[in-house]
Amino acid sequence: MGRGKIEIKRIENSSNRQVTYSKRKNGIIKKAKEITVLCDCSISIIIFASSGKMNEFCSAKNGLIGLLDDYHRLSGKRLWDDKHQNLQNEIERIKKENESMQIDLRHLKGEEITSLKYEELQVIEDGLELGLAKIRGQKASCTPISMKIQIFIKMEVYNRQIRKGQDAEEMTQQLSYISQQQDQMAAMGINAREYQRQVPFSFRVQPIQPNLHERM
Amino acid sequence: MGRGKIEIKRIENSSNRQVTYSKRKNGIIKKAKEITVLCDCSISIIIFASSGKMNEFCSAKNGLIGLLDDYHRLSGKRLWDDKHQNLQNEIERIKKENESMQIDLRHLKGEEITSLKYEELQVIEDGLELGLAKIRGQKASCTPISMKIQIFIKMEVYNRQIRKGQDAEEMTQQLSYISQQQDQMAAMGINAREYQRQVPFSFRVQPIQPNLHERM
DNA sequence: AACTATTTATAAGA
DNA sequence: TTCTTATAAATAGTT
Repeated sequence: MGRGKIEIKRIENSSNRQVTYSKRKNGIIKKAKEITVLCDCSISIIIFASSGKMNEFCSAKNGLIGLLDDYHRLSGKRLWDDKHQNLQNEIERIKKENESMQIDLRHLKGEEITSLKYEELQVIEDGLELGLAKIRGQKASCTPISMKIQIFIKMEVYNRQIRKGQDAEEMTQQLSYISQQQDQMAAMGINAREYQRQVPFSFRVQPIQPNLHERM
Repeated sequence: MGRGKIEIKRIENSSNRQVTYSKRKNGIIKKAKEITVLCDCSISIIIFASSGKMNEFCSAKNGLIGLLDDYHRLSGKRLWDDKHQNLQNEIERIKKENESMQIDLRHLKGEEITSLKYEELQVIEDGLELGLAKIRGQKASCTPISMKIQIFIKMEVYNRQIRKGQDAEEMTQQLSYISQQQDQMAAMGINAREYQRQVPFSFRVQPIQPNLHERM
């Protein structure tokens, strides 16, 4: 009914779909009101648009709850009890999942391990070592570029001072100062990717330069 | 729509009312099916005729129960009683707990860490190291008593052989054999506490004896 | 949100 | 009930 016949299949154009939804929804609810009056019946309509928005129409004097009570009686289905049972089951399921994760977490933290066998401890240890390796790898790739440069500088300073025969203790103090600066940068949480986004390419310092790693 | 226009008021003729009910009910359900397909929405219709007969239509994949769950969430109305509400809340709470544990576990396993900052990685690394230390400590205390004895024997053998000037390579082979035996015992999962429970006190071998650790 | 050419639903009759 | 059909109502495409 309209300017042209349409096929009953999903309307691809989003705004068309939205308009049609609104028109037809109103149409259906109008029909619902009419049948209620004409035929002395009660009706409940609940519609959810794909957007998630909901509309409802309920003619029953006692509202949706009363209507559902009737549904309950007449359909023989036990929406209520089934629902209750479903929730109970879900809680049971999630709680088990929860418990086992809880235990895994505690074990990884080294807690509640006194009753574990050597074999089980070994499995946990292997897991921890693997995780540690991954975390350290990520930490490395997350190191700000400037920190990488500093590492090269540190090595260069070290090499040159060695050549000059500088006193070892004095040199250690210098390196300790550089270390502190690295820690501060790390604490700022700057990672390499963010750093690159912030700095225009032409100004980026290339960390690897022949004269900086000649002794590596 | 029909041969003549009708007023929207109760149809007094009972059989007319019945016929109209049937026609219009089918009409509404047809429209409901159409809007579902056209507009990608879900809809539930429940009708009670004055005769008490009920008809329902529900397009939702998860049936009336699922649709009513959504209704519950979106309308804010409490169709279910407090008991259901409590269960619902509990599920919500546990699910959140679950999710955060899931994330922690993944992080400890070194998964999904690309978006983490250096600082956060450091926290995880510290946790892993602590866990690892504890696990290793437990592993040590979990070593079967007989293995502890073997360690003493191993050292004793080593010391005596050194004194005798035994060939180093030959000695290494002997120690390697002892190591293999230790691994096998570990694989059996025997831990110290169980071992002690199984063996009557009077037969327990005291692992620390003056002559075995004189050179430690 | 209104308009209107068409399609669709349906009231009455058979 | 079901079919038919004249007509009311809904609505698709357009403005």
